[in-house]
Amino acid sequence: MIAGIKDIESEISNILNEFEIQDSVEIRYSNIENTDIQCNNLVRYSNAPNINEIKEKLEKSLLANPFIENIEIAENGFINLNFSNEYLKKFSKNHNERIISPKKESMLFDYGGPNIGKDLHVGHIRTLNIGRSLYNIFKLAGHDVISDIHLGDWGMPIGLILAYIEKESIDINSLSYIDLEIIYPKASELSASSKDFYKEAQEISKKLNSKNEEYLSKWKIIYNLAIPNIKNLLQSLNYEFDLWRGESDVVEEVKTVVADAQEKNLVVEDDGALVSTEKEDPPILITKSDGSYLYLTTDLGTVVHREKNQKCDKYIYVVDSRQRNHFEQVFKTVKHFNLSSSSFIHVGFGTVNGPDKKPFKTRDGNVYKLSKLHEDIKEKLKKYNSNEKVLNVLTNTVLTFSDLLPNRNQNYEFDLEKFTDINGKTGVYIQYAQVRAQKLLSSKVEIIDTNIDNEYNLDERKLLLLLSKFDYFYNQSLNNYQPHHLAEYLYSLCQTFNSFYANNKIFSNDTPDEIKLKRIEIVDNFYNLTGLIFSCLGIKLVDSM
RNA sequence: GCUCUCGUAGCUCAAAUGGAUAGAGCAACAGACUUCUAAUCUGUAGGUUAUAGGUUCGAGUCCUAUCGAGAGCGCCA
Repeated sequence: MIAGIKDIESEISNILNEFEIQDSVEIRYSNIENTDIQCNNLVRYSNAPNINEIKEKLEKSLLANPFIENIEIAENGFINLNFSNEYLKKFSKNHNERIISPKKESMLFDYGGPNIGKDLHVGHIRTLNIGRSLYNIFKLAGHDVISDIHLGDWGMPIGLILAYIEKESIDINSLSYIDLEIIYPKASELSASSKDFYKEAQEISKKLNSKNEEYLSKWKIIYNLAIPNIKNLLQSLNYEFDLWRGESDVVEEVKTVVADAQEKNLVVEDDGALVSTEKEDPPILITKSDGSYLYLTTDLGTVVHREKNQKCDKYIYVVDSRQRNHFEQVFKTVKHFNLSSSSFIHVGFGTVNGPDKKPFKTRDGNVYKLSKLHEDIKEKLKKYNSNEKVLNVLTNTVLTFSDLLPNRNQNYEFDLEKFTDINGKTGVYIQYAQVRAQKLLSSKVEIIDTNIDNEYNLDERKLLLLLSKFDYFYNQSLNNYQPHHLAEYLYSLCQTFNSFYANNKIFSNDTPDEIKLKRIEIVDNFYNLTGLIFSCLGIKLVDSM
């Protein structure tokens, strides 16, 4: 995973082989001060009788490598190495050329998942940010990626809305989007207290499934009311999708999935409901006792629909961890019903918590809307810039960077005050650092001497070394579906750059031309890589602050 | 009750899937501005990685138990 060290690894491996030590040699970055990389394979053999001979041979051979400038083998067998300037110069740039995957795959990213009638709220930012980031990361590696927002535009929620409209005799044609937002929570609440109302909603939902024209046209009205609003909001937040499919697109597939399973005896009846024949505890429920469909059924239909329309090698679902069991059931059933031979991955994540350490509620109607959060962040950022365009990018940066920084497996606390500060691990800080770099690169200077100085001071070397580590963090994010590795790395890059910036003046009169050239190249490398990581995370650059 | 996820500095979070002395950011304290924007930078202090065992050259990471937190447990999505 470390760029450009394969030769060094095989060199060590060869030498160890000569002494009849057969290990798969691995070099890793070192935490030890003044050591760049280390190899631990020799540790287990530190008591071997010919250890001194091995050490001698290793030292001699490794020092001849142009990428290595210093070698030290500790008493206990750790092989500590330092990179040469040649290595640092070469691997601190052109990163995007090195991360192309040798095996190209097609992948569908299912994320976002907004529901009709329910406004996007704070709880949606993780699926949006993580989904978009993974999409960008895999795209950068050369994979064929496609994103699908997977709208919640069918089933019981729609039944509830339509039942409520009917019950309250609301004129559906004069309905506005704002009315819709009010209706859903009320309908949801009513369904919990009134069994009759719940049954009515269920009936409507069933009729929709059998293409009842009256309800279908009402559904369409609601759909057309909701979708443009969702699109506008997401666009302003810089989220884009290749596909805007929803549950309503797979109604036919859901029916055929169930029918086929029945025909192949993959389901059995239980209290009127259909249950998968797979031995599971609890059993996997395919249809309700009244014959209507469930969340799981819809997801199975979606798989069939995708297999038919945009078959992929991998399907990646970015949905919160509470639905882990659900996806286990979906994926098992996909295999059991033989719906697809592709691989299915659930990328889960924890909740976004408020200051009270509790997640923002989604169904009590009293939610923190995403649009409101955007406004609140923007308000805080006004002290940094008054330009509306810059302010919007900055706001989206905070909304994304703060969210991608923690490991997705854990819950985290959203602290508005903290996240909008320029001091600290924040979106504002990283934007400020790259703006500084931009400014330096745009400065027009007369440089006469064209020699580049190839010796590096401590600040320069530290930055170059960190720049060369991109491949590692990129692969961590890619292999584990965890963007936070890149987010953390980006911050440390910016921090190291700011330190370099403060201690190494480029355009001062007592800086010789060859040093100016060298430093401008370093700044250029920093700026290019920063831009690359920004795009991986789904963040746009501001050009001033 | 069963099953997952997790417990790291006062607070918010990292840590290569087993490597040497566990790192950042806030907050606290002490410094650096006639500056390529100090909107920044540099120090100091802060830890028995929930607890107790185990596995081995080596454990925050793996195994067992206990305590504590959050989540999920057929007819919502």
